[in-house]
Parts: sequence; C-alpha cells; structure tokens
Amino acid sequence: MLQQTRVDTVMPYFERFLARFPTPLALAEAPEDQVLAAWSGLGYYRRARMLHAGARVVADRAEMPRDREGLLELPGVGRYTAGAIASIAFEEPVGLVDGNVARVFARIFALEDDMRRAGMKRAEALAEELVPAKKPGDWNQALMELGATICTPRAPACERCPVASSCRARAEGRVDELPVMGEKAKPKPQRVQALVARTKDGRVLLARRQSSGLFAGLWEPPSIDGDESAGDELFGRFALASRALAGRVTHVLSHRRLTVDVHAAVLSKRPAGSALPAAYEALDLFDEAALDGLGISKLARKILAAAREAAASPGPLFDPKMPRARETGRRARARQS
DNA sequence: AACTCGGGGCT
DNA sequence: AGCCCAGAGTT
Repeated sequence: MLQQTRVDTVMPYFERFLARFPTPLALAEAPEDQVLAAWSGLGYYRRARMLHAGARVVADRAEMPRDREGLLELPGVGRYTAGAIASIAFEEPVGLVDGNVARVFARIFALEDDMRRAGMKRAEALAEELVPAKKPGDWNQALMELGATICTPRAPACERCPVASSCRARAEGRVDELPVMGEKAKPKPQRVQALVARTKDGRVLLARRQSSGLFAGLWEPPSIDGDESAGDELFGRFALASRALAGRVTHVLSHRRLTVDVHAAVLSKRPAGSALPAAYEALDLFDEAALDGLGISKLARKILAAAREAAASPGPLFDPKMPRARETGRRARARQS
C-alpha cells in the first residue's frame, strides 16, 4: 500500500484491510472482487492484484519467504519492498531506497545524478554500504522518517536536522538544488464518454474492466474513449428510453488528464450479453446499496455522483425530453452564486 | 530507459 | 496548478 502513497493516506485502508484479511491465507482465499473492494479509492489497483497473487503464492507454499532474495520472487515485491520487509520484519542487514532515502542521500553526499534514473543505482549502493548489522530496520526507517519529516522536497527544516553538520549540500548551500530530478512527462488530455444507465426501479448498469490496463478489474459505468461521436457507438449497444448529458467530470492521473462527459439514461430493456463494450469483460445491474462492496475507482464514483446530482437538481431549464448540458464543480457554483 | 499505472495533500 | 509520494511491472 505504501508504494507511491503517503503513510497518512494508507493508514485507514491498512486498518480496514487487515481487519478484513488478517492473514496471507485469508487473503489468498478471498475472491478478487472483495480484495479490490477493500482497495477501492486507494489507486494503483495493480498493487492489490499483485498482493493477492503474492498471498496465494505464500499460501500454496505454506511459508513466508524470510530473506530479501526470497521476497523478491513474490509478485508486487520489488527492490524497495523486499528490502523493507527483510530489514524491518526479519532484521536482515540490507539497504533500501525509497523517494525519501534518495533525497536524503542526494543531499548528504551531494549526488549529482538524476535521481529518477541512474542516480537510484548510486543511492542503492550507498544504502547497502551504510546499513548497520544491528537493527537494520530501525536504521532504514530512520532514514525514511528523516526524509518525510525534516529533509522534505521543498523547504527542508535543516535547523532541526540531526545530521545537518554532515550534509554536503548544506555546507555548499545547495540544499534547494538537490536532488536532481529529471523531467517528468505531463499528463496527456483525453476525452471520455460515460453512460450512467438505470432501470426504472433504480438499479444502475456497471461494467467490469478487463484484467489489464487502466482500472483493471474494477466496476464502473461503461465508457468509451473519444468525443461525442464515440459516445454514439457506446449508447447504441443499449435499449435506452431516454438519455441526456448530465455533466462533465475531470480526473487527473499521473499520465493522463481525463475529461469525461457523463450521460444519464433510463434502460427500457435489460442489456443483452452482446451489448458488452470493448475494454470490459462483464456487465451487470446493481442496487445503490451494493456499490460499497465493489471495487470502484474514484473516477467512477465522481461519474455516478454527477449523474445523481443532475437527477436531484435538474435546474430551471430542465426538460426531460431534451438533451442538456450542465456544469458541475467549483466554477459552476461560483458562477451561480 | 521509457512508459504505465491513482489519488491526494501541500505549496 | 504543480510536485511528489515508504514503486513495480511491462515494453
């Protein structure tokens, strides 16, 4: 859970997850839907699938690997995670480098290399060299904690730093220049058309995404990439009694900036199996109360909320027979007030 | 070596 | 509006 995610964000998920899946065996025996439901909202859902697969490996062998080499063989366990478990749980004297340690080393030793690329190798070699034989887990956690609380990316608290006198960047007045972080690609804009279709008795149509790619294995209102014309291809798969543009949702990922047109519709017939859109592997109808038990992305929740909001407060110009555009979000509310 | 994969909190 | 987070797997 801590891969690329802050401790404070993880904490409540961690508590719930361990209450629900207390042991590797309990996790291994759980259906994937329940694992993704417990992960719902945390992001990088491949981590959940990998952890699930890893639990199954451990359950099959009836044994947890107890050193770095064995841990590295588990799916989802890379160099950082293997080092963290080996040193903290099993007191193996191995180093580790996460974003915090990379920054701390870059400053203490004035490392010039790009820490997004080749610089990580230097940092890992240093970590391996410096880790003490006794309490290696405490050492590693102290390095990470120093980076998270004192040696922060911006405005580090050098006056409170216990190793400021050993810091080369500090001595050379280059704290703000280190670490060197190479350019990162900007998210690419992408348009999406989403369909929130309900039966007359209020159940909502969701589709489960295929097992690889974006939001793999999660349920969501079916959608298609592209502009309005792409939407027609999606809408045509279903028997719709009515349809209207309910709002627009934006969602930013590391590599994409999604703008989603949300279309609300009423189903006149139950969807046939042949209606399954590309990128999905299943289709089903759900009561509102059942959504909590599903793996659903934050984006999908935004889309559902936009459709609900449009239905609840149609606005002065609403005509149920006419398609309409409606803005949601801070800017629209500011304009209305 | 570059790209894919979420979401959030802080500046 | 950026930046980056207790990264791993795939191409």
